[in-house]
Amino acid sequence: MADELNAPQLEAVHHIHGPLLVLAGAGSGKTRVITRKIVHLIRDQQVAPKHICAVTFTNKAAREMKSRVSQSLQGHNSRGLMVSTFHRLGLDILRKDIERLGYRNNFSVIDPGDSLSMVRNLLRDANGPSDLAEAIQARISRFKNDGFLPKEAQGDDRLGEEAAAIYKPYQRALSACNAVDLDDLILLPTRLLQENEDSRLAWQDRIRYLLVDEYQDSNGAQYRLIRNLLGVRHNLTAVGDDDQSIYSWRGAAADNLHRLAQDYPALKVIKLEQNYRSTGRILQSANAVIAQNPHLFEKRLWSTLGDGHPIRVLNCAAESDEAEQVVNAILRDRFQRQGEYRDYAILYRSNHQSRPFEAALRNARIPYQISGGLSFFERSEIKDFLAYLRLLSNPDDDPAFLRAVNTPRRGIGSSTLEKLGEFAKAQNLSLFAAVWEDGLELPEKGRSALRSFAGWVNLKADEVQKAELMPALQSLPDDIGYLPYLHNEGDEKDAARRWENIQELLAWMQRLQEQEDGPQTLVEILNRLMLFNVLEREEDDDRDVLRLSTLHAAKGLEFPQVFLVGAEEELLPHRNSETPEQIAEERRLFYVGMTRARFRLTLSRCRKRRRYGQDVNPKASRFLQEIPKEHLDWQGADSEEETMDPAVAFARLREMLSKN
DNA sequence: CGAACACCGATTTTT
DNA sequence: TCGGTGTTCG
Repeated sequence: MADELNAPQLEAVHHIHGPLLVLAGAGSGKTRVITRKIVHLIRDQQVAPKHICAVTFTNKAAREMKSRVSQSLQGHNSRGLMVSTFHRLGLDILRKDIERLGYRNNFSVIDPGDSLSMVRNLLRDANGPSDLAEAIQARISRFKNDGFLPKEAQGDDRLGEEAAAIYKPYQRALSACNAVDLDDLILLPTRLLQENEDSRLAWQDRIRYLLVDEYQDSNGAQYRLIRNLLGVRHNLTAVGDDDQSIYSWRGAAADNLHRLAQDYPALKVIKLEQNYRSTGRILQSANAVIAQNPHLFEKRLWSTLGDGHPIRVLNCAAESDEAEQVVNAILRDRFQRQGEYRDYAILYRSNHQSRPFEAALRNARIPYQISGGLSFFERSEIKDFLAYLRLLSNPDDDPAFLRAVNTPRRGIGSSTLEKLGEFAKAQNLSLFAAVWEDGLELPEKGRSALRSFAGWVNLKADEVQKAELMPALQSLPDDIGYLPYLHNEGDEKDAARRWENIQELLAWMQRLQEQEDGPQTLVEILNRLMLFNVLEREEDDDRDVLRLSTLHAAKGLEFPQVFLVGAEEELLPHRNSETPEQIAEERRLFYVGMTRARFRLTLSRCRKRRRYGQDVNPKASRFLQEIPKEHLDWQGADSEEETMDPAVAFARLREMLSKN
C-alpha cells in the first residue's frame, strides 16, 4: 500500500475542527487515517499529545494503533497520548473519581462469569427463573448498553420484566462488593460526568480531540459517554462503516452514525471508497450483495487492482465433502504457488462448522489456528489466581472470596458458606467482613477455618501493600499450595501446563510493571489485567498457520485467499434471523466475509448436512444469488436450482453496465 | 464432596 | 446428536 493518502483520506486528516464522520468502506485504509491524523495533530498542529484520545473496541486495535503512531512520530514525544479501548477509558475515568458514586477506589472489575453467578443467586433468592440466568444477565447487560440506570429500566416482555426487576438488586450486590462489571465501565463514567460538573469539565479539557474507530460498533451508552466527553468543542472524528455493523445483537447501534448527523448539524461526512485490499470482481460482487440492504449513505467500493479471479463456488455433497474440497483446493494452490498456510482463511457463520474442517486439516497435516475457544483469562487456573489478586486488593469482592476460599480446599463446606452468606446479607456486609462479626452463628470448626483464611488474606494484603509487590505476588501460588492442588486435580502434564500459565501471567505482570509509566500498585495492575482476554505472545502473530474463524472474529482481518463456507439458507442467513433487520445484519456478515479476501474468494455450500442428528437438504444462500452471475465460477454445479431467471440476469447486467 | 444420570437446547461474544 | 448443566445419591 502506498504511503501517500488519497484525496478523501487527506481531507479527513486535515479536518480537525468540529465533528467529522468518516464512512470508511472495507479495506479503505481507515486505521491509516486515524493514525495519520494523530500524527498530524501532534507534529503539524502542535497539539499536546495528552489532549488527544483515540478509542478502539479491542485491545489489539489499540495496541496496533499505538505502535503505528509512535513509529510515524519518529522522535516526537507522544507522552500522554491516550489510545485505549472504550472500557479502558471508562476505567481511567472511574479510577480518578469513583468515590463520588459511592464506591471505594480499590474497586474490582468482576468477570462475566462472576456476574452470571450473582444474577443466578439473586434469582434464586427472589424465586425467579434461575435457569434463565444467562438470558436475564444478557438483558441487564443490554439495559446498561442502552444507557439505562436501574430505575429507568423497563421490560417489554416476561424476560425483560424479570431482568428489570433483578437489575436493581444486582447493582446493589455489586456495589456491596465494591465491584463493577464490564458494562459499568461505560455506564458509570457517563453518570459520573453527568452528575459532576467539575469532573466533566476536567475531562472535556483533557480530551480536546477525540477519535473513535469502528464507530458503527458503539452502543447507546458509549454514544452518551462520547457526548459527555466532547463538551462544546465537538472535535470528534468518528470512523466507521455501517455495512460492517455485525454486533447489533450486543447493543451496537449503527444508528449512532445517523444520530451524529442530527445531534451535530455541523457534521462533516467524508466517504472512503477506494479499496486497497481486494480485486475488482470481489468488490463488485460484495457491492452487489450489500446493495440489497437499505442505506442512508450510499457507498461503492472500487479498486485499481484489476478484475482478478471470478468468485469460485464449491457445490458440495455434504460437510465432510465440503471440508475435503476446501482442504484439497488449499493444498493444490499452496503447492502451485509455493505459498504459505497463513495466506488462507476458512470463515464460517457458527463455531460448530469448524469441526469437519479441523478433521480434514489434521488429516492433511496443515497447521491451523482457530478463533474462539477458551481465552487465556477464562482458564480456571488464571481465574483462580486472579480471584486471589482481587481479594487481596478488595477483600469485599464476594465472587473472588467464594472462588478463593475453597481453591484449594480448606475444609469450608457449603453449609458454612451458606450461613455466612445469609448472615452477610442480613447485616449488609461483604462475606469477608461478616467473618469477623460476633453475631455469626457457626460450628466452631467452620468459624475457625473461615477466620484463619480471612486472617491470611489480611496478612497477605498487608505484605502486598508494604513489601515489594512482585515478590509478594510471586510467592502467592506457593503460599496457597497451588501446585499440590493442581497435581491433585488432574494428570501430571495438565498440572504442569497450568502451573506454566500462572508463571507466564506473573512474568507478564512483571514486564507490565517495568514499563515506563506502567501500573505500579496491585489495584493498577489488576484493573489492567481484567480488561485483557488474551496474553500477548510474540510468536502468535508470525506463525505460518491457516486461520479458521467465525465471520464475526474475522472482522478487521484480511487474507490473500478466503474460503467462506456453508453459504446456505438457515446457516447464513442463520435460521433465527427472521426480521428484515436481522436478515440485513446477516447480509452484512456475508459482506464482511467476502471483503476479507484480497485476490481469491471461494464460497461453498452443501446439498446435504446433518443437523441435530437429522439429515437436511439446505438451499443455497440467498446471498449467493445476489452475486452477479458473471462473477461466479461454479464447480461441480447441479445448476437447475441456481439458474436465474433470464430477465433478472439481464436486469442485473444492465445495472452493472450503467454504473460504470 | 464427587460421580452418575437425566434433561434440555442448539448464533454470533470486541470488553 | 451431542454436550453442558443441574440434581441426586452414596
